[in-house]
Amino acid sequence: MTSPARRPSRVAKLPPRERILDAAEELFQSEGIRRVGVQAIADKAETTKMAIYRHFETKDELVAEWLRIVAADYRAAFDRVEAEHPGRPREQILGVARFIADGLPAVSYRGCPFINSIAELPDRSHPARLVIEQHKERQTRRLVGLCAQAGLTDPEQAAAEITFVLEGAQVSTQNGSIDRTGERLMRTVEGIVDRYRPAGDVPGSTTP
Amino acid sequence: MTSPARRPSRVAKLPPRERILDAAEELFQSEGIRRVGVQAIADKAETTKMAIYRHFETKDELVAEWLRIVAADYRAAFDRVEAEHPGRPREQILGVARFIADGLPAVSYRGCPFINSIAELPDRSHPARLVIEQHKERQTRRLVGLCAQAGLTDPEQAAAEITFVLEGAQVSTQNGSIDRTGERLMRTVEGIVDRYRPAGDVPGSTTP
DNA sequence: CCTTGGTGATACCGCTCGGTATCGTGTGGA
DNA sequence: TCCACACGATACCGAGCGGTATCACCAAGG
Repeated sequence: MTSPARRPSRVAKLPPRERILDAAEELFQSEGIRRVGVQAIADKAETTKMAIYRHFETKDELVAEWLRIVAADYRAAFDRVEAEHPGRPREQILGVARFIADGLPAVSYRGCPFINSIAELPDRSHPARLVIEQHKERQTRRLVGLCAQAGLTDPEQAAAEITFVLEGAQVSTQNGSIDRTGERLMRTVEGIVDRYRPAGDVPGSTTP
Repeated sequence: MTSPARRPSRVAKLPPRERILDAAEELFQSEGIRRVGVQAIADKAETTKMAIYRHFETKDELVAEWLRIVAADYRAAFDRVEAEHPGRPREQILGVARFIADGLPAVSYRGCPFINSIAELPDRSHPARLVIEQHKERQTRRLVGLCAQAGLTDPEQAAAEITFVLEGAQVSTQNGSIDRTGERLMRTVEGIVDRYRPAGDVPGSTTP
């Protein structure tokens, strides 16, 4: 067993495994998975191919591990948004939408890592596919839960619509076909929440 | 100049250029662009690499030509839908949505060629990127026009929402996070059209 | 002290890639 | 009849790929 917090030799450097994952993150996101060779990752991480293969069985496993981290980041953001509006599912839903909307400018250059990766990995048995599908399913279930808590009629449909819109906004931002996608995304999600709100409900209050 | 309709040697075969494009279509769609080598396309087209490079300058140009054809197919389908409901923009909008919804099962295995290709081609100067971006912009403008003809309040916003949803439904179908995406997509688009319908308008009639 | 194990560096493997060169062949138009 | 030309087949090129082997190094732990 290695000590839990290793101290790097002399420079203030992260341990190799973290540097590799950071470098992979940057390169996979900006260039795509298949365009990036293991050697390029090693160079950017200031290490060698051998070091990479000491920490990850194959390149495919490294890809999967990267996506696991990205998925965990999204879940953490989801958690944070929920914690900011305790007991207010409507604000939680809009908060999630806001989180995605705010991320759109950064995404505009290369888009959503899950959407892009699934396009690059047609093989359904690829380890990264499992990560993506599990993540998407968790996110959807979580959104259904929020919609149900918000008392929306037909929470599954509402969650599906919101999911469509969140994904579509990222795609449309990436291909540049629509302007002000963030703002439009927020209006769209508000429209969906409105549409499925139980009759007589007033925006902004879930329990009187 | 070659004669406009060449007769193949003896078998009822398409001319090489068409066979190449057909083979490329199948392989790019099912495997992705970068996973498919020029040799594989030649094999499937029952020709040789040399023949491919006689008809297309580079592989990138072949990719662009393929996407030009796909874009033309989408535009033709759009035309057909419009022609089926002349003077009824609301039905035309729903017809376009229906066209996409009906295509989802076929798409479910590998998704939308434009979304996938843009994910595989981070280089913004790639010839295929131009094709994709022009196509998406044309589609969006056309949708805005339909929304305006339908008298929807804020046609740009309505068209943006519909675009989000059409793209998102394809992505969600591909990653399998949502069930019955076709049906849900139709309901969503109906909801958007409803939401932006001018006050007092009755569904199904645009001019009395 | 000396051993152990993660590290860096380099060279290498077989394979596939996009793209080119070369040569033979069959066919249609003049 | 003969020429031009698209086509098919094959071999080849340099480069990059994922992945492995080998060796020296250096810090920590007994």
